[in-house]
Amino acid sequence: MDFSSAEENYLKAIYHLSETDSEIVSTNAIAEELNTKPASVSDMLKKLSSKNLVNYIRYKGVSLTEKGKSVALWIVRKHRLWEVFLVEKLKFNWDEVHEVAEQLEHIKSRRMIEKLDVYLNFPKFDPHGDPIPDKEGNIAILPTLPLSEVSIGEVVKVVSVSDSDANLLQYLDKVGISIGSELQIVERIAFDGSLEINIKGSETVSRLVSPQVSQNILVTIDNKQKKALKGK
Amino acid sequence: MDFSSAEENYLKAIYHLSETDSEIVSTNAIAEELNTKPASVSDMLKKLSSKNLVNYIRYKGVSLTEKGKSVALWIVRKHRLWEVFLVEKLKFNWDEVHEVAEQLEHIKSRRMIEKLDVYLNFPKFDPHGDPIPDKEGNIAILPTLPLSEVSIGEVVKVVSVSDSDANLLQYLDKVGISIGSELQIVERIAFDGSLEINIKGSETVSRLVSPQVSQNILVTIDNKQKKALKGK
DNA sequence: AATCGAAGTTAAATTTGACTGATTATTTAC
DNA sequence: GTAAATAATCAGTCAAATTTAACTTCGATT
Repeated sequence: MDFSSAEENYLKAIYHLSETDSEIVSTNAIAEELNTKPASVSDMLKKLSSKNLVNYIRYKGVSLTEKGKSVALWIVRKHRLWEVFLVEKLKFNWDEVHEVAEQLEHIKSRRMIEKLDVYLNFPKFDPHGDPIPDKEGNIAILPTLPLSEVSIGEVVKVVSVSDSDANLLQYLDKVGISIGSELQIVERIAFDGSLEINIKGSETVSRLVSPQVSQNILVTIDNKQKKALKGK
Repeated sequence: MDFSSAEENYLKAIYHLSETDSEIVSTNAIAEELNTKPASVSDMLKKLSSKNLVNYIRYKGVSLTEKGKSVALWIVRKHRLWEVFLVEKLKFNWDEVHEVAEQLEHIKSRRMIEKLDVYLNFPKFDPHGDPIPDKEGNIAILPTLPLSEVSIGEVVKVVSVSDSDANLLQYLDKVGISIGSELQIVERIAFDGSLEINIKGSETVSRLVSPQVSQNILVTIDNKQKKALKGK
């Protein structure tokens, strides 16, 4: 079955919101995510509900049905595979691909996406570190937390960053943070919540990053480091 | 300036029709090309005219302005570059790419298309032999004629075939005709206009092709052959 | 020059997705 | 437990692109 770009965008927005926040998503949250008005969202939710893509209770909120989730994951799969293509093959920078991928994700051709997947050699993550759902909609989830919530002294590895803010991505380029970078948290400034971190590269650099930045970087506790600690 | 997919499709249709037939295109011809109704065409022509994309005189017909032509050529450039990508990189067959390219041609990103052009190594022709307009809209035009109009005995080379009919392309695959194939016209059957041709490959094969087929294959008089004749 | 049929146009209605303004539910604060 | 604040919905419009049905215009023929 085929859906309009508008419908697909709503399903994707609901999916993203129910990932980051709670399972059940509010009308206003969707309106903000899509830069539209709550009244428009109400209209569309009625429509999606009649197509059994969402569970919608008036005034209470909305969640994806199995069917809705599988459509959303399919859009996400397409978006992220195209991002890999744009960066790896066409040599775009990672801060330039989101907008174009927003258009490409609505191209309808199952066959093309499977061929693209082969061509890209079955990537598991997009250029921002977000996992790519497989054909069946399975998605690798590793335990992560925002950099802003890591405790002092901990060593972590950058897993992913928000792909929708080009300014953030350009900033990270400039200070030398990329997917896979190892960071150590040195100090948390009480005044504004800034973090002092060491960025391990060819040489270790110390930086101060704002909460705005650290909230948008997802990290894992570094396993190698963990083992080393255990060994002691 | 940005145009809707509908506007772009109309401009492309007018462009194609004014190439194959005359400069000035009729409402009904456009309606047929786009599988829509003449009334819809009238409405759109008024709109395109107010945007200075076409010269439109009620009841008389329509032609592209310079501006309209350059938009049309840009869409054609995108369509044909994507077709090259789909065949060369993703390994689609030449009969499968038209539909998908019809969607991809509406993606908006000048930058992406120029990067795609680089990535594909500046192809001059798409998989069906149609020339790809360059950045400025210049397009290579070689003197061609439909196979159906070639005289008996002549040796010709296949330059291009219609990309919009998958059945034709599959048929050509089956009988071993591809872009660049050399054909010799043996006989024209008076009854239905069928042609008997020799297809030169690893071995030469004789075939009978219907007018439907021969009208959709564009060929050039073979140059090597011409020289050989001159030499005599 | 009157007319007939084909080609083309207008008018009115439909569909999709959005917006504005008014109204109704739900929560929160006291 | 009620009033104010917040959230969500409803009703009415709008714009784009289409369709159907009814009406013009053109031009070829008589």
